[in-house]
Amino acid sequence: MKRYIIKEGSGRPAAKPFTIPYEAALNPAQYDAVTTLEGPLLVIAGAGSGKTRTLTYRVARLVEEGVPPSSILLLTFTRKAAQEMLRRAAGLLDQRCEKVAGGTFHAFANLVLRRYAGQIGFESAFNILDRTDAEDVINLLRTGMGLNLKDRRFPRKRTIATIYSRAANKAVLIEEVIARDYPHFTREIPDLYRLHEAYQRYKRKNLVMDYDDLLLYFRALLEENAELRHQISRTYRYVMVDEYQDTNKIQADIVRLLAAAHSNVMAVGDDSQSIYGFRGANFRNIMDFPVMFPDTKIVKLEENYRSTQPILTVANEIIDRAREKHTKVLYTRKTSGALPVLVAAEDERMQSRFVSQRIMELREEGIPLDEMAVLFRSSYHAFDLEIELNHKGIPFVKVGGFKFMETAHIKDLLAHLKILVNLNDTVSWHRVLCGVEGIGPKTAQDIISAVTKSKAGMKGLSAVKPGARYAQAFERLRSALEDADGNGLPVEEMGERLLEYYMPILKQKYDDYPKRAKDLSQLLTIMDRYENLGHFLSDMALEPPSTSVNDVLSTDDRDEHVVLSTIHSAKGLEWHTVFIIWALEGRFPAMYAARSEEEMEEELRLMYVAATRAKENLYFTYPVNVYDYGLGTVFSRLSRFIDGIPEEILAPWSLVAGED
DNA sequence: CGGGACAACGTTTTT
DNA sequence: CGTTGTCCCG
Repeated sequence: MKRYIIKEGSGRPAAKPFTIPYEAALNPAQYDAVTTLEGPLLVIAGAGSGKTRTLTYRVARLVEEGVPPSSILLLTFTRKAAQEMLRRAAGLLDQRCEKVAGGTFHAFANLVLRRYAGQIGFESAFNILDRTDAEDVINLLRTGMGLNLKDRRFPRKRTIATIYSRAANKAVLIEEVIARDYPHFTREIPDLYRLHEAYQRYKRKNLVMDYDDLLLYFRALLEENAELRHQISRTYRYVMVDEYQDTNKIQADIVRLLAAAHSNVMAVGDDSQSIYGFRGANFRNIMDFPVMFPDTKIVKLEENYRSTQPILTVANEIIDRAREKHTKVLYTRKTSGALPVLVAAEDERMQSRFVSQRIMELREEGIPLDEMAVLFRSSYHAFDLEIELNHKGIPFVKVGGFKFMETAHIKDLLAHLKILVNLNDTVSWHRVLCGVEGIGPKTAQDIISAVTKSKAGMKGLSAVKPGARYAQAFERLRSALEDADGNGLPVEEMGERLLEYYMPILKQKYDDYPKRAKDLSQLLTIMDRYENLGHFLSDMALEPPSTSVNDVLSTDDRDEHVVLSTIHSAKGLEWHTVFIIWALEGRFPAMYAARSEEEMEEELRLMYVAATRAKENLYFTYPVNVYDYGLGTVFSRLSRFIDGIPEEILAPWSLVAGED
């Protein structure tokens, strides 16, 4: 096999002039990473150390060296991150950079699997089960197996899905997950295994994959088919992986296999910022990278360009408390700046008021709203603040937590579309049929069997003899589906037909249907951008619109707004001013984290990630009095991650009551 | 068998 | 607080 080795004097035109001034634009470590193009490379990139910049320049460099963009693969945590980097690279160099293949592991796996599904006994028209779909399947199967009889305390569908997914992502046995995290379900292990087998069978038979399957099948494809592995590996001769600390075992395997033909892999990550352990991510992947690729060159980026020294000092103080020692020390040249502040508010209302007032004051001082963010551990922590911001008329977007795509009405409409792509998608059928007045689980099951048996595709619906109670409604469904299914309508039009059908159901089901109807027409606008229904559906599963319903409605991206975000969704981002709310025991760290030391360590890293998002101003706030369901109002305790930080580096503020 | 009404539960982060 | 499970009536 032909090998490409690009070295000084290897036949390439030497001393090629570059249009981009790499050396001037980058610090020595960054420059080193950007110009090391061949062989395994591990970049340990501290928070704010110009990781994105480095990746961006490296893409540009590769392209400028003459590497075809289509042979570069950039794996990132979100598609947005990849697009942003490629857009910037294109800005540095030219449009060619936009042609680089980029996206998430899941999206890339999806892409490859669509093409080679046949190799693993699948068809390429598989549908993707999102988390709730997967739970629905499990629920259906569980009921079918009689595992929900009431004398048992069998885990809920959500728990079951979590157990299966954790086992897959951590590459351990189901019984190990149960022993570790759910010992009280030990006696259900045999049934959980039986159910798991049924679940696997179901997915295969009905041509659906859940998120984990995408990775597992992709890995299997690469592992078992040497020829294909080399073909793919040769196609993507330069692989870059961002956020490597948040990859799991399966993803690490995939990286190894993708690099089989060339070992040109660059992994970028920061062990202090590993926050996806619950998803099977293991920051030790970073340490293992040099083991996986023995000739790995390691570059550390330790100069922070984002934050002032006072902010960095507090951040370092936080991460210093980690049990696991980390690989680098950050420093900055921005030596001056305001001290981070710790604000004790009387209660949640006061906390919200403080944040919103401070936002308005800073706005007065000329800080744009989009340079401010409020971060929190869990989505619901922001509810009260959302009310307050609405009240004061401060525009905001909320990122993370509640999913637009997971609202019932969106899922309903998508289910109708999914069966157009994959008739075997029983859960979607189930959802669609149960929406028909007069059809319940039992009748739905009968109809699905009849359609499947007829083997006539959508026409099989005509073979069903509906009961009198629901005949009329059923006929409406039948004609809508056949209409939408019929000869090559544009994607958006299929949606329109089905929405027309669904609208009366929506009105009947929900009192707030006007709002939901707006969501659905919003969805149609998104559909309009697609030529292929399957693409639309997999995108909705893999890269759904990330913001909440309210925001999807206001499409003015240019409007200035404060960002409210979970810390997980704030990864990689930065703002002039950052508020971290609910910095108290039980919330942050979350109560559940007390279960194990690893989880507590991850909470600590989460706090570190939050703090290092700030460029100039950093506020920690917490309410002193907290309302607890059972106990009424109780005193809170400051988060252990913040408690004990000296006043010289974290200024305590007390709030003075004033008029609102 | 479908569907509505009510009780109970547990409550994170995301592809 | 909203979802999930259960019960009972039509």
